Amino acid sequence: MFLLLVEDDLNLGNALSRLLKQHYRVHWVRNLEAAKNHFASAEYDAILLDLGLPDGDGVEWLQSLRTAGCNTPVLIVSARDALDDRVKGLDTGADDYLVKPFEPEELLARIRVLLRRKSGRAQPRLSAGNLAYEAESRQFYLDDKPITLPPKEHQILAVLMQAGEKPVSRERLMQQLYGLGDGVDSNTLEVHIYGLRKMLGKDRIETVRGFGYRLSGA
Amino acid sequence: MFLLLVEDDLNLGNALSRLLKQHYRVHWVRNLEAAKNHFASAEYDAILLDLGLPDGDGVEWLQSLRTAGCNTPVLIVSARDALDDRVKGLDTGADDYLVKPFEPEELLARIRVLLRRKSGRAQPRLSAGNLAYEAESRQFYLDDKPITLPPKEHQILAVLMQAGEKPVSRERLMQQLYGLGDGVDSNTLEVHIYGLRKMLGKDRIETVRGFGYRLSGA
DNA sequence: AGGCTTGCTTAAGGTTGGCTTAAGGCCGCA
DNA sequence: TGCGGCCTTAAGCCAACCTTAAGCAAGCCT
Repeated sequence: MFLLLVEDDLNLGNALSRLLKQHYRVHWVRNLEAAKNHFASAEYDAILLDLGLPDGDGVEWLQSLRTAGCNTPVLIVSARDALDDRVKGLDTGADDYLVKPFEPEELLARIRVLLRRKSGRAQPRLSAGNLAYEAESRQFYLDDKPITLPPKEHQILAVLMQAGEKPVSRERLMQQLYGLGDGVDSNTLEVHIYGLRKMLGKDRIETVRGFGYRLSGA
Repeated sequence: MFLLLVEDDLNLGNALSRLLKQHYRVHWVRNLEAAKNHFASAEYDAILLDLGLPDGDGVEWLQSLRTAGCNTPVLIVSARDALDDRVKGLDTGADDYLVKPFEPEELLARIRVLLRRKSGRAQPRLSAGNLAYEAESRQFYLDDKPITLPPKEHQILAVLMQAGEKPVSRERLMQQLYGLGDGVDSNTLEVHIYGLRKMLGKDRIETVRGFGYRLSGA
């Protein structure tokens, strides 16, 4: 984890820098100019931004970052405690706003919140060979191209992908399609599987005779 | 946007509820029990959580939510101002911690931060192709020309834009329009969609059969 | 091998989800 | 009180989707 600390006050900067270094890698800069340079040349996981800087306003920089599409988490740390300042800072794109003086522990906790988001946000994306599934967006990809499937086939494939390489029983699949309601006595499942195979390629779904089906990774 | 407000104090709850309703759809509940029920039956975009509740501790509920893998943004709003409480709240999984009493404007700003992040860093201005939406002014633009939509269509389109390219389920949309009230058995949604398409162009809203709708970027 | 079972492949209805209209009711506003 | 938006209901229609059914291929037994 790598933080950029932008703080012009020598004492506070020193203290913060030392505090943060117990937990993260930190670059400390004392003006906007330096902040911009550092930011351009490294990838930070979060930025701690003071507002009253010698060579410009931190909020304006933040503004430009956001406009440029950068969404690195930013925590504003400022002595400006007016409501207006806080609201403006947050609305400009800051993720948090901490008013000086603050307790070190709280700063650390709030940094943890920002970093947690960043890492925990990874979209759960299942994949098997040239196939992938993004649960969040309900989207399948085949060779990285999004594909759409009819509802039933969609359900079936989702279950299979969830199971990874493990075989899934017919019952399980039927249940997925029709709920617990007594088993429909028909070959629908097979027909859907056929449809899937036609879409994905013949060998992506193996049949496990007498049991069910499984996805083959290769 | 849909918020769950968990606050047992009658006066404060009322005031907050009114405040928030100027900007979002809000459910206000007064204890954990009700919170759990509501949470199970609806999809909220964020939760405002008081800690001192009559039937248990809000932090514990938060804990269990996070353990269960839910990552709905949570803003703790509490009278407990001890450092320990704040750190514990944040470390348990809260995204922000606001100490009572607070300024309404700040609460709103912090809520905006949470919601902004949720939608993959939705700027104040969302856009998709020739379509744009300015959340602040509740204004849509088509080819950069401001357009006005009837209330229901406005809501639908707003939800779709928040979701970006992801499909949104019918249920989610119906909920947006009518709240939890048991499913209205009708085709209103489809009629509204039809209206939208007539306004925006036929292909801007794709239907995901058996599921819902999604905005198409191109 | 021969018979038996399980699963594959097709094409033809049947069903349903969603689209499109038009008409009626509600509400706010002049 | 009438007018104009807007929302809902209802009905007909189309296409996508699901199921059925029947014949065929491939495993699996004795």
